[in-house]
Amino acid sequence: MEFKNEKEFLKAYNPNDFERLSMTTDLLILSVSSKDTDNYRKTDKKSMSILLAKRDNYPYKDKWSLPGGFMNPKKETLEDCAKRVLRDETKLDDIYLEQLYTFDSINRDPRMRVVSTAFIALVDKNRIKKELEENTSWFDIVEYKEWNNNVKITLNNGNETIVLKLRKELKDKTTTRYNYISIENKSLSFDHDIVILTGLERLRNKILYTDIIFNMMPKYFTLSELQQVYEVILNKKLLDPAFRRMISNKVIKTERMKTGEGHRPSSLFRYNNENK
Amino acid sequence: MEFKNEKEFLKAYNPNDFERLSMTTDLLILSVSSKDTDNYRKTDKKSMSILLAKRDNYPYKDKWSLPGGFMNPKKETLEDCAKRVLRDETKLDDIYLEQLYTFDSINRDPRMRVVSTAFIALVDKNRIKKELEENTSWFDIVEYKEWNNNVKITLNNGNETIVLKLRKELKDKTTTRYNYISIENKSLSFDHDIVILTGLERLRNKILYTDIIFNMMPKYFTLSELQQVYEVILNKKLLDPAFRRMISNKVIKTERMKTGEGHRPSSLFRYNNENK
DNA sequence: TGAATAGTGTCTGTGAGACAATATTAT
DNA sequence: ATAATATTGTCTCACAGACACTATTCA
Repeated sequence: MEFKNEKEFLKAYNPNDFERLSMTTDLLILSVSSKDTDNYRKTDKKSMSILLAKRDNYPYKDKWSLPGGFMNPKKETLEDCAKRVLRDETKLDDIYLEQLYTFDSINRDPRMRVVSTAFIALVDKNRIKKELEENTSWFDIVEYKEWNNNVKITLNNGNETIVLKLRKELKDKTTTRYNYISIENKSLSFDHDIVILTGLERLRNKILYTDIIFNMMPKYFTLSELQQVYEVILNKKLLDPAFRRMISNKVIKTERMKTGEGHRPSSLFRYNNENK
Repeated sequence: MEFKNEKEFLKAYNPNDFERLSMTTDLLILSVSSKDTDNYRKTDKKSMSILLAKRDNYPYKDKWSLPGGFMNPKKETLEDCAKRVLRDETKLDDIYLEQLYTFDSINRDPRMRVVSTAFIALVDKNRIKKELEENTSWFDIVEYKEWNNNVKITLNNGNETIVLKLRKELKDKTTTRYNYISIENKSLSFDHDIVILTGLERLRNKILYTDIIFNMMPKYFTLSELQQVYEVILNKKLLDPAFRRMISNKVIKTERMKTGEGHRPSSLFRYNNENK
């Protein structure tokens, strides 16, 4: 069939002639939490935390999952959709959001073909004043172990423990891209274990060459606090002087001090967003 | 409505209850081309090239576009679909392929809502023996200029010239992520100017910390050739000694020489894929 | 022989890793 | 006074930028 022009073509065009599908977004909402230590002098122990929601519907009813939802193709972009989910979960609007990856293995959803674009959101947990939604909970990464190309991630929300085991397979010799294979995952829905690992690795890379970390920090923070967040993300200790040199251009010292910690007080800093 | 278990739920589930859409993949197929100089002694001038296809259907009939196609939701993943397109275009199967980004602004396709996941493919052009498909052509990047946050890209295939102008708007202060806004684009379909810019910037970043560039090289190459490819991607000159130090672990010297160039011959090298 | 590229030597400054020393608070 | 963290000083080594020099081919 031939058409005279684009207008004619579009008039005759019927979208339902083609096979179609649904899209969702999944949100990896990351923050950092502190756990008090018994010794009043010791600093709190920090860990990464992930916001999970318990599914109240099939499929995967009563399992934990990343917050997410179907995109409305008429009205929403994927990012709009992600923002909507984020607003529902956190009541906040100005949260760092980044497209992570589009996951689309054919049977990832038992209902039908669903392609999901995952987003990373970084929050300062303390900004979330109100109670979380029902069936929603922060899980701390209490263990993150990597050996050869195996990864074990243990999550805990105070009540429940979720253990994820994955294997990384190098995709090609010229980069460090991996296929992630789920080895053990009893508690998380869909392919969300893979989304989590993909996101954590992205974050770990990005804090080395961006200021992305400040999206997870409060306005005022001590350098030790900042260093701890770096350490928790990178999953390794950093040397103090090297760390301070590294961030010296990214932060501005303020007059404020943090006192009452049982040891020498520290200056409070804030992000210098005019750096480079 | 309540269900006893997941099996019951799935039985009653009708995918058509929800709004659905179509997905496509677009391929940014990149390679490097050489243009002879008049002086037999001078080395060839290299430039990046992009494979474009002239659309023979509405919408955007007779305009150039990135090769791409609709994904079959029943049978294909997005990557399968991209591989299929790539095979159609190049007759090759073992080509570097990487998911770039998912583009989904609501009106990017005049027919209906179409979400497209773009892929980057890197090829050594010389491997493509046969003639290209009809209406398909390599366009060289004959000009790439960036000032403030404006970018001008000029493409040429020997016959036609395509000029793209875009503006970059910083998305947030903590990273260097941009929104790309199309300023001038008379010849390319859809949002493909934005896909191209996104891909070129990704490539430029990635050659700094991966070996991805060797996907565009033939098996044997001289260091000058390799350096020229780096320079063309980075869009700047590199110093010889620094360059040679930088790649010294990535390549292995062979016995072969490249002679007959009107000047001192050079050793041929190959990629060392066991490096790190 | 000369034009052109191939390839190496080396100086210098910057910056990361490592370790040590000093400073200051709350109990 | 002491335990704990805060903060700074400094040595060393590796390495990137810069420039200059030598080597080798072929029309």
